[in-house]
Amino acid sequence: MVILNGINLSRIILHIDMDYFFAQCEEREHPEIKGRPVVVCVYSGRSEDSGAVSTSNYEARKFGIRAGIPISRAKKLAPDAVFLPVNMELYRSISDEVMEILREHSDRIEQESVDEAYCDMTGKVHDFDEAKELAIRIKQEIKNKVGLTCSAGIGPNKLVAKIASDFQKPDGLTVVMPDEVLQFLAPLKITDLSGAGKKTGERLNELGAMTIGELSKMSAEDLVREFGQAKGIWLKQASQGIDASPVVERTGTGQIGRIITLKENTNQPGIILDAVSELSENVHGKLKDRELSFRSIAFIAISTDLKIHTKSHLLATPANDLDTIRTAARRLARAFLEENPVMLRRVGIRVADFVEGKGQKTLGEF
DNA sequence: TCTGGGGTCCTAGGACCC
DNA sequence: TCTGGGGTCCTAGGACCC
Repeated sequence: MVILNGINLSRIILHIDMDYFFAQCEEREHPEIKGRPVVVCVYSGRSEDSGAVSTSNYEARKFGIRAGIPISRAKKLAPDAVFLPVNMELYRSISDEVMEILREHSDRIEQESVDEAYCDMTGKVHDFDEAKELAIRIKQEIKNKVGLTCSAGIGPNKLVAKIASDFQKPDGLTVVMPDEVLQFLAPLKITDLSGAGKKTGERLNELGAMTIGELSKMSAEDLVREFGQAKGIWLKQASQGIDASPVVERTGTGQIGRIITLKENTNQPGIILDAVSELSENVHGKLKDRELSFRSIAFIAISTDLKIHTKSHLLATPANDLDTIRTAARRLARAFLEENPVMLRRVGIRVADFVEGKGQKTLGEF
């Protein structure tokens, strides 16, 4: 075992990524739809088919139906597909079944989202061959007990394991040994790095780097100048497959929010404030479930050009009661509307900066 | 042709304090 | 009239992820 500055450099990390998760959950619940194109949708409620595709199964992807496209377009591409609304409760409970299995076979797991997790296997296996055997058993156990397939990636850190799990899908398994990392990454697109998205990819392409291998030849100085300290250094290291971040069990959530699409674009304070009051009740409900108090609250406005605006406020003392949320949110919304003469498409509110427990009522602030 | 909803993390500028 | 440098907190916005 090689340890540097308290970081174990010879780790074995497994990344598990459930295949087309929401749609696969629906297939499990409704076996009769298996084999047909399945499209899980977020309906905005604006008109019958307004909204976007959340997840589609592989049969639907053959028609060009991918996450993010409008539902109306998906219906034109495959009118006979099965269209279902998102059922988050179902996916969360199935997710819990999967995570329990992962936890049994790992030193530690880090659940990254409802359908993904990193597992630190360093203490469970001696080498990458044993890790591969264990990953095969875990995949089989998930298939037997939960009834779902997943794709797995094994590497010396989270960054490599994540890319590996994406390498072969669905139902894939990819192992990248430490001495294979550089040649594995070199030909891949820069946006295959989780953390380098569309904008970063475009800027790097303009600077002449199309692949991760080409990115790795750029100097850290140039990258820092272009992207700032944290991101510049990260890009340089990521391109070389370097990632010391540990697998850490995630505790709690950092923010709770709710955002909706308005029935019609509007700048009418009455309509927007009514929506804000409803959102406040919803967020208050989520907050109560988790027994949290917050200090920071924000009004979120998405204008018709899809630009995201925020107006936020920090309470002097933490709170969690509906009155405080609603009063603060409505005040922020009113102030935003006075300052910004824009038409809004969607509105939301978000609370953050949590402290455990009940907090105090702080209506006196307003 | 039309674009959902839930999050995380980082940056930059101004206020304020010592 | 001129007045340094550093740190922290707060707010707004941007990029990214599933």
